Amino acid sequence: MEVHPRARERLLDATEDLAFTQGVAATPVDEILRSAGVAPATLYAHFGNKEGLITQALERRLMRWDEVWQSAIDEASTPRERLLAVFPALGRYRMSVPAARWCAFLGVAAESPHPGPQLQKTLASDTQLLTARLKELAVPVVAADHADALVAQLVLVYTGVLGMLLRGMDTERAVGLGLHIAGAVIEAAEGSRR
Amino acid sequence: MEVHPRARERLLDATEDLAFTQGVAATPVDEILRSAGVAPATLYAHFGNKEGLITQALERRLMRWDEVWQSAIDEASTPRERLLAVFPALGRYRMSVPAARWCAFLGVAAESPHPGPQLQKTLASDTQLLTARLKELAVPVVAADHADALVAQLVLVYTGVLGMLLRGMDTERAVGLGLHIAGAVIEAAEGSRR
DNA sequence: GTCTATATCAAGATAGAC
DNA sequence: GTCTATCTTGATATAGAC
Repeated sequence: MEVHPRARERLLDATEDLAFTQGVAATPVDEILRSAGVAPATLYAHFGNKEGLITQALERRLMRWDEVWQSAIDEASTPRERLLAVFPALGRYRMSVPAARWCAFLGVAAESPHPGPQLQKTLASDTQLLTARLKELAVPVVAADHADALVAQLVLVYTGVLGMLLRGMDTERAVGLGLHIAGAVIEAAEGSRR
Repeated sequence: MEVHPRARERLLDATEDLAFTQGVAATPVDEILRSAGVAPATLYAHFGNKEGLITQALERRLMRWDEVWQSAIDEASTPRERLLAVFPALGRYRMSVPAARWCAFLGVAAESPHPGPQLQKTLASDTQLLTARLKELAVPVVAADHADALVAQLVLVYTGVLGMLLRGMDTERAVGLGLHIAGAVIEAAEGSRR
């Protein structure tokens, strides 16, 4: 078979294409190898095993999501818009990467009852980024002692948007719904401050 | 090995215990058989294959959820309470059955990129029940032309609650958050009617 | 209908050459 | 680092007796 110098990147690309759309367990390593045009031993040389491959594909994905979200925040002009930017960012992000069926991180978490330490850490870093950044963005919008509660609510709404994708809703509509609900939630939080 | 006359029920119980907590693919048939104390051939005689077993376990589960939800609605005393009853019902339901890690239906959907017709139908019937019943309950609460939009929002919130379980939140807190957000969403919908 | 024993097969992972 | 070829395992499903 042909030799591919960028085997590593090709494997990560194929993993995003296949494992994050069909599910990890439903995607045999063979299929990833065929799609990447790479030999088995190459995969194991780079990633150790299948879980290592999945883990590093998630890590690369998280970096991209981080960038997309951050730039959406940078473009927004009010504290409220910055807090809500996570929703349009999600819409934009999903057009820029091989679309997971819903959420690559939650999807992998759902089928990994006993993740190894590395994978566990990577999965946690997704929720970590989500809550930490929302917290920063919430502080200018609501009173400090309401920020944590508001963040928890927004994380739930954001997670709900992802879940709607799994229920078959298209991205635009799910994001629009999420934005609307998040708006109502913020109103209510602002109201409770007065 | 010992003979079990209620092999069918035992298999469904074991499936709920194992497959809906660990994930379907992560739960070998052998493990279900061992847990049920039943022989392989018995399983295949009753259910045809693994997917058949999963499907029927989901169907039984949906019937129970239906009952729990309906009785929570019956206990509520105002239209608004009846509409919101889905949240406390979820909390009660999860204490009454072997707890899936988050949601048995969404969990199976997430790892089944190509479900067979029976499984597909069963998975759809979950979302179907959710939206249809919420629609009935929403009509007395908001103007008719806002009911569909409100239902979509509540389905998202409900789905978000389930997703938070997957993110590791405990049931009580997730349900409480969902109830709070749903309240805000309904306020906003009522407001837009005025 | 249920059991024991086993067939079949696919999947993850490795050996060894280049 | 990458390839070809193969090993090993573990999982789904079936055969045949009771």
